Amino acid sequence: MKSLFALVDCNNFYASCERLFRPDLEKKPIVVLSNNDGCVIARSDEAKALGIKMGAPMFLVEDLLKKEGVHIFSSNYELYGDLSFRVTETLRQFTPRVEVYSIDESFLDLSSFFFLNLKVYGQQIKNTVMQNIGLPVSVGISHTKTLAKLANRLSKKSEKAGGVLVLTEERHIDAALKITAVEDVWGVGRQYAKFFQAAGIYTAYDLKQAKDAWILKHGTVVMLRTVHELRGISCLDLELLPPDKKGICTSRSFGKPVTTLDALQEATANYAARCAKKLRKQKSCAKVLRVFVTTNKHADTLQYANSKEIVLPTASNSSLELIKYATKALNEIYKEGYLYKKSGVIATEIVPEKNIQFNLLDTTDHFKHHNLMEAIDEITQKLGKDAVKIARQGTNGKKDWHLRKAYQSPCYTTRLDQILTINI
DNA sequence: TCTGGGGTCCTAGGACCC
DNA sequence: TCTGGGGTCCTAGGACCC
Repeated sequence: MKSLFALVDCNNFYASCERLFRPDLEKKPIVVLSNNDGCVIARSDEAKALGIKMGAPMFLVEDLLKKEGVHIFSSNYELYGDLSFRVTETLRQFTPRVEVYSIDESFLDLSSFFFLNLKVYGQQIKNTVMQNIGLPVSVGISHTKTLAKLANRLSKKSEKAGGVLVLTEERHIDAALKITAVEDVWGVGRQYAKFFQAAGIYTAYDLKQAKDAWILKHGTVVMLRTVHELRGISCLDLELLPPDKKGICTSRSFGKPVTTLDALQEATANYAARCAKKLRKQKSCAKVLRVFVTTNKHADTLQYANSKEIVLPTASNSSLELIKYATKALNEIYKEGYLYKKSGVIATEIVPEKNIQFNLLDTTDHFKHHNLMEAIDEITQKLGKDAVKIARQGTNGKKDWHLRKAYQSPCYTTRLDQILTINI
């Protein structure tokens, strides 16, 4: 039986999420900015039509945005994460085999659905998500993930497809490959695209024709898989359960340059607490922490970047422990006299919570920590993530290191006060 | 004179993704 | 003034071992 995948992708996801609660912005240009309002990371169709590029730095396009009356939003991941979850739950009605690939994309395994009219099924998926959640999606269906991606991309471009494209027949697949530039193939990035073009490979169809030995000579097994997938040979299976992360990183650029150790400590403590929370979520602990700081590479100021790794006596996911060791590491690399732009905490050597090797010389009461963290997680789950904090994380007052979010929308779906506001 | 041929582990760096 | 933040996997090269 030939494999069959659907890729369901939310159109202009972040922009669509913002528009969902602002019906007055229908047909209006919208952009969503990255953390710190640094650059554009999502655009509505109308904003794309104005020539605003993905990743454009805000300071370069701000004038254009204002002149054109574009509606600007700082990113609101709490809102997007919640809507993403709702979309995924809706998709599970169509098959139990769903891989949540990213915040706005899911792969569905339709291998046992070959008897269905796939075009109709795809349209049902699209219509149901619109009806239940109010977000527009596109659906691409084909024999491999790479081809489903390609079908999805073309479904948005073709009037006739109307957001649903099925590529199961060889001649349709080849026609699609011929109108897809090689750099638009999933798995072909900038470097490979440049190399392929120099070798006379311009389209996905050209890449499909390349010889295996040639691909291996100039690329890796990863690229060979991509080429096989273009030929309809499925090499990438569905991942139903996300594998536990091997490294967990929390880092941010600061809203304003930070100079004092105190402010850096507060920021770093928050990132360490975030890492601890992510670890607890996947029921694992980290043995090693790395803390890094850096000044602003783009600024014409004195530069400094450094990092320090600390091995914990016992692998941990306690916010208290991670904050303690992160602070220790930070103190060792902090130097006075610099304008710091960013810091971060990376947790590695991650092991399941269940099989921690206890260290006889370690006097920390891990059982107590575990219970405390459970209590904190329960409270923050109910009352919001700022309801309880470790003292080192600081209070909620405006701090230099806090992200800049000049255009933030409310957390419409996850904050009690917001939900009440809507109902009144 | 001649300087093997497997392994493993680790790290840095590069490629890709959203 | 001002350019995001999180990941994954693979490869090459060095150290070390027998």
